[in-house]
Amino acid sequence: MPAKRRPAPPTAEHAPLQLEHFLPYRLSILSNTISQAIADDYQSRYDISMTEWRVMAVLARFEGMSAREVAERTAMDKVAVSRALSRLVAADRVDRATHDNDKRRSVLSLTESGWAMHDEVAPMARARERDVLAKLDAEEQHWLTRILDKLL
Amino acid sequence: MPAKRRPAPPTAEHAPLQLEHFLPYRLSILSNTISQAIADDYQSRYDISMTEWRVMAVLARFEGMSAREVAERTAMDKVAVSRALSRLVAADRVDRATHDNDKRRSVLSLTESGWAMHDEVAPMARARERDVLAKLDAEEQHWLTRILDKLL
DNA sequence: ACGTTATAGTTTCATATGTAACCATTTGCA
DNA sequence: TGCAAATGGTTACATATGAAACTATAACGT
Repeated sequence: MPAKRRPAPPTAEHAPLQLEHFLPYRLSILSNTISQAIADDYQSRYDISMTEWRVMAVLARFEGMSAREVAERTAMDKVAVSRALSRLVAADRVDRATHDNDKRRSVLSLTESGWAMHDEVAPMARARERDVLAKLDAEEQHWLTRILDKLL
Repeated sequence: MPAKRRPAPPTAEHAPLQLEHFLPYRLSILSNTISQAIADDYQSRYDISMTEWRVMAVLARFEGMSAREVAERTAMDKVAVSRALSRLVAADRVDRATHDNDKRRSVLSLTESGWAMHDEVAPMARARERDVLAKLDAEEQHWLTRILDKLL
C-alpha cells in the first residue's frame, strides 16, 4: 500500500490553492450538483435538455416572446436558444410564428403539449429546490437569498 | 413598437417558474459568471482550460498523485482527467511517471514550468475570489461559508 | 499457480457547445 | 428614395464533454 499523499514541497514558497475552501470551486460543485439532480428528473421522463427546459420555463411566463428576448431572460446566447427552439418546435412543445411587423422576429409560445409537460416538470423542479432549502434553517435561507441578491 | 411582453395566460392554472427567483438557476448564473471570469484570466495568457487548471491546482498541493486521486479531488470524471493530463504532459506542465509497485498507476507532479505557471495563476484566482467576497460585508461572508458547508 | 474479478487509464463515438460567418430584414440618415 | 449599418436568427466548423467499450495490470479466492 503506497504512502498517503502528503502536501507537496514542505518548502512552501508556492502557496497552492485549496480547492475545497475556494469559493468559486465550491459554488461550481454545488450548482452543478443541484442542476444535474433536477435535469435527471426530466431528462429520463421527457427527451429534453436543461437549456430546452429553461426556454420552456420562460415561455410559460411570457407569451409571444422573440428568440432574442428568451436569450436575455435565460442568460443563454442566441445560438443556444436557436438550437433549443428548433428541437422544441420539432417536438411540438413550442409554436413558432413570425412577427407581423417585423419578419425577422419569431413569436413563440408553448403548445398544448408544451404546457402539459411544463405543468409536470415545474412542480418537480420546485420540489428539488425545496429539498435543498430544507437543509438550511430559516435564518440561513434568509441570508442566502440576500447574498445572492447582492452578488448577482 | 410591439407591445411589452406581459405574463402569459391570466387564467393562471399553470404556475410557471420564475427563473430569476429560482435558487438553482441563480446559483448556476453566479457560479458560471465567477468561474468564467477566472478562466478568462488564464486562458488568454496561457493555453489552458478550466479543467486543466483544476488538475494543476491539485497537483500543486499533493505530490505524486495518481490520475484517479486527482479525479476524486477535483470532482471530475476520470476521462476528463485523462484528457487534461495528456494535454498538460504534452505542454510540459506536468510530469507523468509510472508507479513502482503498480504499473497501472501514474505518478504525477508539476514540472518546473508547471510550477512557474501555477505561481502566476494562483494569485490571480485568489484575487478574483477576493473581488467577489468584497461585495459582501463580514457577516454575509461568514454566513455564505456556513451555508456552503451545510449544502455541500 | 490459475482463472475470475476489480482497478487505472485510454480510446472511441455520439452529442453538446461556442465562435464566427452568414442570410434576411429593418433602421437610420444623406 | 437608396444605401450603409444594425438586428434577429440560422448555419458551419471546430472543440469540448460524457458514456461505454477497451487494454493492461493487479488482487482475490480457490
